[in-house]
Amino acid sequence: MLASTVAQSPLRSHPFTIDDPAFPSAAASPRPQIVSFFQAGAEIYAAGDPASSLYRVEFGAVRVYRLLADGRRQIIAFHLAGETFGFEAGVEREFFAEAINAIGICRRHLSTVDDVAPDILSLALQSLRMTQRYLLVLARHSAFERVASFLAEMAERQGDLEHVHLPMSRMDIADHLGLTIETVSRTFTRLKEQRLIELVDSRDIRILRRRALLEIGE
Amino acid sequence: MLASTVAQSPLRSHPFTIDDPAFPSAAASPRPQIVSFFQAGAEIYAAGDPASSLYRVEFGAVRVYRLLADGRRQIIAFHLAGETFGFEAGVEREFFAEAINAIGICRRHLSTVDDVAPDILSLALQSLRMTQRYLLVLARHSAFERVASFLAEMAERQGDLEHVHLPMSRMDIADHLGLTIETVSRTFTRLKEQRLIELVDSRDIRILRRRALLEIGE
DNA sequence: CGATTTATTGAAATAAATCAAACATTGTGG
DNA sequence: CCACAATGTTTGATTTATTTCAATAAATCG
Repeated sequence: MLASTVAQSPLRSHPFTIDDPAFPSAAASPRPQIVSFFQAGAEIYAAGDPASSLYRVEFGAVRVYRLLADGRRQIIAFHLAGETFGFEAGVEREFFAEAINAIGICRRHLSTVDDVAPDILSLALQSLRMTQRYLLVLARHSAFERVASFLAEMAERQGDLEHVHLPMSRMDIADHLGLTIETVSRTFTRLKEQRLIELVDSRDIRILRRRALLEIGE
Repeated sequence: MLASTVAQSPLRSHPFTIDDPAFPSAAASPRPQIVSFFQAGAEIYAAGDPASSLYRVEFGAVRVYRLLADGRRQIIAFHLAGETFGFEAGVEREFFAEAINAIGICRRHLSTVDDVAPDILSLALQSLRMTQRYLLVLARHSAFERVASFLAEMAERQGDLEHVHLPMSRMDIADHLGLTIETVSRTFTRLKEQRLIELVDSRDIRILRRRALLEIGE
């Protein structure tokens, strides 16, 4: 029941920002949007920070996690381009957020409660639902089922149902699914042997039988 | 990785209600409160029902669960006297709620959004936090740790740190902690052997070393 | 009281973790 | 460009925790 200890501490980097109306998301918005860039491994926020902003991923991928007393790490969620993250239950952050690869994100300050209240509620509901869905996977599924549903979901979120690129390492996946890296790796191999997927390389996966994958993951 | 199938279908009972100002919770409230009574096993709401009310438990205990495609059951939460439940992400219920024993509950209608909005948000946040806490237990804890933290939490919620009464069966506990009834039972025995708890009877537990119990449950 | 459900215990099977090593990929400095 | 470290991934052998199957014991109910 032990898991990975976190190897490298996140870099405290100084992201640079742009305010470019030609940038798609900036142009689409009524107000100008500031995009911040972070390099792989950079910390976006840490547990204990005030939870005063939300973030939208413009490109790249983010992991949100918590550290346990014994050094184990639980990755609560991965966030891909187009997704908003940073919503938390309290005024202080309980989780850490890090760039998995080079990313660009838009910050949105939660200044006035009145201004954003309906928005916040809908985000809270969305977070709740995502968490409940994730709960189901962890509570009741085998390693095989967890990995299958993870891949199916990643494909869905990336918009390409046949090919998935995994920006995160096996260790990240393991810490998300409550497994070890060895089990994750063996499960990929099993999925490959059963002709459900193909490994282009370790991070690029071709989904051969999506239907079957979905059914395995419940 | 299989679990209990649900044996008995819940009773569709016809609860009777009172509106008694002498009833503690009714007296404390500015508006008169209606208390509904349900017998053990009675269904309070079902998946698919409109999620238009919240409930406060006056006495007794409630289980909230979902059923999986293969008949497995996941109990998301138990609710004891004084606690409010019934908050859901969507307009339709995803979960079932049942009386574990004889209960009394107060329903509160979520009629006008404006009226209760700040309230709803705080409940959403509370639900989110509870779910995240529960997530941690399921994702990263052994059977021993799960049962230990479950008992410690139940004691805390009942307000008596030395003695816990468990209104729910071993199967309920198993379906909540993602274990089998046999493992739950064996874990109680192990906790007893290690002099952390004592079994007055199978549903009444004396906590001998609370501190240790909490530390095991992280 | 007998009958049925609920809880405990035991033995065997299994899934996943752990320990250990090989293999692949990437980047670095010579 | 190669040798080589460093990192990430896969595979193998063994151990361990938990489930499954099976039986007994205890509690509850009519």
